[in-house]
Amino acid sequence: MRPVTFSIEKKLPQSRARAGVITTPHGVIETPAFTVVGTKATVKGVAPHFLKDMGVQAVLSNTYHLYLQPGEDVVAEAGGLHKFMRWEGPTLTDSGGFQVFSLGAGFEAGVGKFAPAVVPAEEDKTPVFYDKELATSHGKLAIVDEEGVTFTSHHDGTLHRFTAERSMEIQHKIGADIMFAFDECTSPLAEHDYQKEAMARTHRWAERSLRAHRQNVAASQKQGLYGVVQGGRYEDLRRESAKALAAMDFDGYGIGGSFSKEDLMKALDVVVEELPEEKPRHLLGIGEPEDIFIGVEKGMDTFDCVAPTRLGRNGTVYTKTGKTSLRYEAGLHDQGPIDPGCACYACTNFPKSYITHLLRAGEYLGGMLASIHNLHFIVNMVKDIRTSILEDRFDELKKDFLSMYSV
RNA sequence: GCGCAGGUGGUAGAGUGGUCAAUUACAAGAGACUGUAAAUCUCUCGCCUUCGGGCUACGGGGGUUCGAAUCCCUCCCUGCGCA
Repeated sequence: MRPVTFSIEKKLPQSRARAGVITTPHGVIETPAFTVVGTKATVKGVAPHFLKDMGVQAVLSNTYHLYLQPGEDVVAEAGGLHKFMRWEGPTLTDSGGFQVFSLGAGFEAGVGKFAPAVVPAEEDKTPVFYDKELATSHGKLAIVDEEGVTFTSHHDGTLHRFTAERSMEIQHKIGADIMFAFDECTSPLAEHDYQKEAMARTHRWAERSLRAHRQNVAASQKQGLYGVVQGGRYEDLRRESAKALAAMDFDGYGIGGSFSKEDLMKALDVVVEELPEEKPRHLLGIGEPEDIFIGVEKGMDTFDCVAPTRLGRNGTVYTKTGKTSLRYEAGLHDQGPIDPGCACYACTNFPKSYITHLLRAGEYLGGMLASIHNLHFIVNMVKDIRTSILEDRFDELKKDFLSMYSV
């Protein structure tokens, strides 16, 4: 019996939308679901009590960040991620693949024209050929080669190396219910040639991740592993990637990479055609309400995104009519809730006036309350989507929601 | 009353003859944020503008100088000390 299994409860005939249940050693995730990002074993500014209270089902942490701080051994010593952060429900860990991108190619400049194949000597973790000058002169903290990725720590500038095997090793120690294969998240600006090269490499890393995971028998009885589809904004590569990964025996699939709004739909269409129906699909890093509707329609089961907490900390909140900033003076004179009708802790206990004051004053509680509200908003929006699928009124819900919500 | 120090943009506080509409910080205003290098970052922040520039400005007034926030005189105000 696999530690992570998926069953589909209902599929809609007019789209690929579906409702199901992912079972993990720490409980179930009823899908579609929004999993909350808790990078460093904490959902920034929101204690587990509130997560549970608002109906959060799963938390996604990050391998690279926990490896750097406090170190995977500390997490293991504490009894694993769940015990460490006092979150009893399902957890996931991203592999560090996203950091290859965010610390490497970044969103702009110089994508693909460097990242020379730097092959370190043997299985030695010391990146002998790593050229720090080269990396930093391009404003990068990560350089990719066939074997893995060399990072410059953003904490102290020290060099670190990730390979598929290393990512698995760390993720095993962290102990999340669902792990992700080590991948290279590419820039949306990367050329076809580079995307293809990176994708092929990601596939090789996927096989290696799978192998390393299976080799750790104890871990593979407790943790599931998802492969990550790449391919950038190219349909042919997306299809190829999905096909290649579908042939590998993962417990589920993540769809990675960066998308433009237009690309998202096309990419998911292609990818889902190739992925096995009976495995869960996680749309990595997405997102905004309107994107989640697209994802669900295209057959995505779970989502994650930093937006609710990051936006909240920065003073923006979701409402039924769209996003709004709480940093304006006018908000100080509004004694109603942030979003009328919202049942979250922030809205049922504090007026907009007070939360606006906190945010303007730079008080921690402001960002915490806004984060709680935003998480509640998204998590429950996806719960409503799930219910609507089960009750066969997804299209209606989507129409109602989007007619009110301005992007 | 005498002595000393000082009066600069919303605030604090640089500048001490030209490169000053004036460093910087904060406040204020606007924008961004999609697998978290983010409780962060970007822009605006005297008035007007055809965005080339124009105008009014560094307590008030007067003066020196080609040129003054910067030097001189004078007045007003503030703080400290002495009477």
